[in-house]
Amino acid sequence: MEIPQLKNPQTFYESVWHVVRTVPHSFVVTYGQVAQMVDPPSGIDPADYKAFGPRWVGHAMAVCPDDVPWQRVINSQGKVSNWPRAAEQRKRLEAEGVIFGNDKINLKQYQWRGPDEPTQGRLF
DNA sequence: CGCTTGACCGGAA
DNA sequence: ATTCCGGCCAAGC
Repeated sequence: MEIPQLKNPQTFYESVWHVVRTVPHSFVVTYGQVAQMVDPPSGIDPADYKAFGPRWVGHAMAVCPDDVPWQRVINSQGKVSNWPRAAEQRKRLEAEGVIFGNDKINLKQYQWRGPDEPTQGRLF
C-alpha cells in the first residue's frame, strides 16, 4: 500500500467548514465548487476526488458545527437539496435576502465567485 | 463484516 | 424539461 485513502476524513471536513465560513452573507456556493476550493487531500487520485469530492462535502455539512453557515451550500442546479432540514435552509436563505424563483436560486446572481471577488459590487 | 444509500456532478438519451 | 448513468468513496444499518 503506497497511497492511503483519505486517512483522516475529519481533517478534510474541517477544511470544508473553513471554506464555508468564508462565504459572505446573502451568497451561496455549490457542493462541487466547495470541493474545488478546498485544498485536495494528499494522496487522493484527482479522478476520485472529482467524482466524490462533492459527496464528501455533503457528508461534511451533515456533521458541521453550528457556527458554520451551512444554509449557503446548495447543489449545482441552484436548488436546496432534499434533506430533513431543507425547509429551514430555504427559510434562512430568504432571511438573508436570497430570492427563490420556482424553488430555484439564480446562481448567476447569488453564487459566490471566491475570496478574490468580495461582493461582486453588490451590497451585503 | 457485507450491503445499501447518499445534502453530488456532468454529461447523455 | 426530465430521466438515466458512471464515478467507485464513506457512513449507516
